[in-house]
Amino acid sequence: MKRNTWQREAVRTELGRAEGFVSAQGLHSALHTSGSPIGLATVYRALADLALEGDADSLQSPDGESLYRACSTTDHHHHLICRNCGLTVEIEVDAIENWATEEASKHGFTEAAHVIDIFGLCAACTALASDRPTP
Amino acid sequence: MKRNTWQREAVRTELGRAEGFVSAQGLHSALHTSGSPIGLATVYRALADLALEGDADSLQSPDGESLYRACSTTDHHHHLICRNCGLTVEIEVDAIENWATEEASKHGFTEAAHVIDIFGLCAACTALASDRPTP
DNA sequence: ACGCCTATTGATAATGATTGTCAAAACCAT
DNA sequence: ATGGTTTTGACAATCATTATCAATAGGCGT
Repeated sequence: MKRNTWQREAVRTELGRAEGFVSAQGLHSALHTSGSPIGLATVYRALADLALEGDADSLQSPDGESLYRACSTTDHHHHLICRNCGLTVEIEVDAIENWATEEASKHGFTEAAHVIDIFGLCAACTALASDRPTP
Repeated sequence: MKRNTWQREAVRTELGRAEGFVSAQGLHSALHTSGSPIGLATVYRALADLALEGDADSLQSPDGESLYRACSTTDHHHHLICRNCGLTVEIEVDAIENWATEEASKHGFTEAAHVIDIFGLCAACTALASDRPTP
């Protein structure tokens, strides 16, 4: 049976408060900063559960970190993520969904799960980046 | 200056011999099995270099492992990967490329790097999977 | 409200992939 | 062959994540 604990709620709340995607570690330290003495392992478990239940999105950053984000809808969608500040824009394009499924079945594949995410620099971070000297 | 060593060649060769994507660790043990006393760190370095030069593709499995594959062309393309046997089909669709770039710039993003890969079960593995009892 | 049973927590150890370190070895131009 | 520098490789270090397991706390039946 699934029990209701304040830890689970804390993770859910903090995830909702976050702007974009957060790592488990990041969320844990954010909670600690807020005064929660929640354990790291618990954060990992809570996030895994949320992702399982469809209450959270999860994806992998190019560095191999797992990132999570509160998910309002169970709908399938993808993301445009700023690799500098973490700003996230949800994008939802049926054409792409269909393309992925078709491409898979065209080759006899089933249970296709596509990984479609775009990492980049958002407008603000692009402006900042142009300040750095060209090496 | 970049030097030519038999280790570098061994990695390149073994990568070409592999059917689909391989992990650095897997490639290392494959080489060891073949009698090569190559070091693990060297394999990582060689793979990173190959990916840098465009001679190898790299992507992340859903488990967070980095996978590599020999890449014949420098062209940008994506993959359809069987999550069971590792069979890989290269797919190349300009429409998707454009979509990704447009979607990014539409939101003011620059330096967009998209991650578009489809994991699934190939025809053969789908057949095998249907043998398992329905839980 | 109380107590019991069990799911959950959390500190820590374990894991597993990847990267850093640095002396020794190998490469290449001379 | 020699010198100078790159590359190697054994091992330690790191980092995120998972497993362990005793202690805790949730919630159902009473």
